[in-house]
Amino acid sequence: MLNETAVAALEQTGAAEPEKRIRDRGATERAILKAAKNLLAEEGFQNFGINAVARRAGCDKQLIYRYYGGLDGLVEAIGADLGSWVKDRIPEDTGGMFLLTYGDLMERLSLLFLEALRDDPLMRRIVAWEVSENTEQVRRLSEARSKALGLWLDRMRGSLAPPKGVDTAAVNALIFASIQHLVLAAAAGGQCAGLVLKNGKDWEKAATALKRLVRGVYG
Amino acid sequence: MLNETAVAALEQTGAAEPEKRIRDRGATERAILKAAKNLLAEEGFQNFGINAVARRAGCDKQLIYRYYGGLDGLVEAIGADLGSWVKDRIPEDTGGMFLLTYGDLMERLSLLFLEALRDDPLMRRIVAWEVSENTEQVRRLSEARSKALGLWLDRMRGSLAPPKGVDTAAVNALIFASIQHLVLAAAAGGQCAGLVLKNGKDWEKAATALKRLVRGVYG
DNA sequence: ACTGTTACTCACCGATTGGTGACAGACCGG
DNA sequence: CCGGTCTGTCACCAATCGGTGAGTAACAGT
Repeated sequence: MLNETAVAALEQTGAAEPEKRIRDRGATERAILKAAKNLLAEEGFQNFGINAVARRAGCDKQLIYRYYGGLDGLVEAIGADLGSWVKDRIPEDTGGMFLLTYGDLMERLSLLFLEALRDDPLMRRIVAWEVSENTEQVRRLSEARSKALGLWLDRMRGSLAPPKGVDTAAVNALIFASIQHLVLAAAAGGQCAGLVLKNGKDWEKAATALKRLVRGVYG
Repeated sequence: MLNETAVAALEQTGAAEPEKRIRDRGATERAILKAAKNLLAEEGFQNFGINAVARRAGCDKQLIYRYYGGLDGLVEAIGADLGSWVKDRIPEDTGGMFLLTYGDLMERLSLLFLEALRDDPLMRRIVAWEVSENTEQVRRLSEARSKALGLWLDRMRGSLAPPKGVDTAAVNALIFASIQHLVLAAAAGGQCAGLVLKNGKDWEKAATALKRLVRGVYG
């Protein structure tokens, strides 16, 4: 039997061996990072661990320790990689829109953020992780996300002056909080505070309500 | 040495033995439920398991299987116990307030809900659990919470007619979503979307913004 | 006082977790 | 060709997890 395995290894037919791990550190590092991101996006942070990542990446967990210094470093790498979120989420037709007032801007940003978060499972998991735990890992990841989001907002916002007499920081925090919780609750259970959110029609109603909310404070 | 322990047991001085477990099924059941609730409220759902609950309750985990049928039954018992949330959270001065419009009502409800959620760690953990997982346990708990919240809203709401032309279900879902996420994020990291939420002054600003948001849609 | 039921504890199981040290093979510079 | 470094694999560790079966001590009924 020892002979058989040796012969198989020498042959490298690849039929039984789906992917022969070649000797390429860069590729392995990328595979690990990709596996971690996918695992986090699909399974959530509950079963996110060294063993699970290594299993999905198809390599030994020892390599995660060697290349990323353990789970913490890997999470940090995910956070650093989160910067790519910004350039993927900038629509091209910003010039074609006429954002005359702060209300126009916030309405557009809210809807864009809603849509962006709705089809980005990784980002959703990170947000859910943020409100569930307070470890060093999460703190780093949260910081990276906040930074990426801030950068995104900067890119989207023109040079519109915010209205006076309104605590825009607090109001906007509430608006974005509502969007995040809505999307998270919908992704988890298909509804939020009794409001069913499954098909496109449900989401249209939510978007209309969101517009109304934004227009209510920002004219 | 065997003599020593025997003597100690007979003496029941209680100095070395903090709490001698007496033979009382009802008390034990209550101790388990209380331990589970406290554990969930303090530690979160991450380290919530049979062993941890039994450890905190100071009894053997076997009793949890016997009395509650495992963790699932225990979680269900927590959910059933959640009904007590309603009667604890109904202010006594409802008669003293004059809620003339739907806007008055929603403003008051929003602020009450914000305050209630802010000093109820167990409820916070459950909400965080809801948006993080989708197991049967969480689903049951979520249903119980939703029911309790609905009952609370019914008790608080008079017979005010909602305004026409507004999707109150969607708008209210957004409002409550914003409150929940704000409180959760604050409890986890002390801030929400860049808005620091630590001392009372911060929360006053948030409450003002919330009022403005509600008044914006409901006049 | 004997008996059976109830309340409770203990010891063990297999599986999985995070983590580490030792080893095998490919590659490269000398 | 040889020795060292780099990449990857494997075996093992203690700890913890959920779960179960067997055993013990206190009580109640007769």
